[in-house]
Amino acid sequence: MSQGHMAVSQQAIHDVACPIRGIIDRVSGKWNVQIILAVSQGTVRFTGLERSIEGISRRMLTLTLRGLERDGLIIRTVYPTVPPKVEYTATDLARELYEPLEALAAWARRNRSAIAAARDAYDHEHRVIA
Amino acid sequence: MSQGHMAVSQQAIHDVACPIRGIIDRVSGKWNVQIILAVSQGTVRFTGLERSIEGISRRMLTLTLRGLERDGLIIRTVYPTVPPKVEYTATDLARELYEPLEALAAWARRNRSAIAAARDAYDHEHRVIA
DNA sequence: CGGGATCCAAAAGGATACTG
DNA sequence: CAGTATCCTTTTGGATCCCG
Repeated sequence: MSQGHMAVSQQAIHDVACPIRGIIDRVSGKWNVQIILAVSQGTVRFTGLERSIEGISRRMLTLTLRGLERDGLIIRTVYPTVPPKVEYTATDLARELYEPLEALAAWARRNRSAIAAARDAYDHEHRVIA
Repeated sequence: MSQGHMAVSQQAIHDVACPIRGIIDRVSGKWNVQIILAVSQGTVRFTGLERSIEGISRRMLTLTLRGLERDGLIIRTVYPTVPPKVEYTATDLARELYEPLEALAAWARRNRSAIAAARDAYDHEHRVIA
């Protein structure tokens, strides 16, 4: 995420050579995927997201939304009313991302128990002999 | 990653309800994807990975490999020779992950310039008025 | 060769309080 | 309603040295 007034981050340089890092940055971070998925379902408001995400803090919601907006994945529309109203919409860019992410999620769902089993086995084998 | 002798991490509890977090953990982290992709190409040795990944430290290579092994994505085979020889192979689980990851990478490649443009536009608009 | 152990810097994220 | 700002904790990751 690394917000702020970044001074030509070291990563940015490496990014050119390695597009993989780019994906990871946009998909990693605790909340990015969930928000992309949520916004892809249709237009949402800030509070709506805050409620649907569960566990997310105001701060992280804001930061993550800003990051996604910056990358051109979502559009933020402010209605200058009182109280304020802000809507978030997915861009085509984000919608193209939906399928790959869903494929990933499908993999996770299919293999959840296999992974859990692998973990148990590993942890059992590498047990700290107390 | 969160190695060690975890004491029923708070995340583990949430994981049950939210499989999304599971994917993210396995895909996030600076090196996971690159290593999964690399190992999916065929059996590799530690030093081979170290050279092909570029920028990775011994420590992170080890930690990431351990994490992937624990999740049942790779198999680690130690040949008790002198000097030692250790091979890493992708499991079927990991190979099933290859396509979704490639889809993601393809998206990144297709839209790299669009994202860069979005960033430039965003940064230009939200410039700090010095 | 393939690590482990230790220490340290940076980044991510949470809690809380305040605001137009 | 939709944020900011500030502070603080946790996680990540890199550097370095050691070892069978």
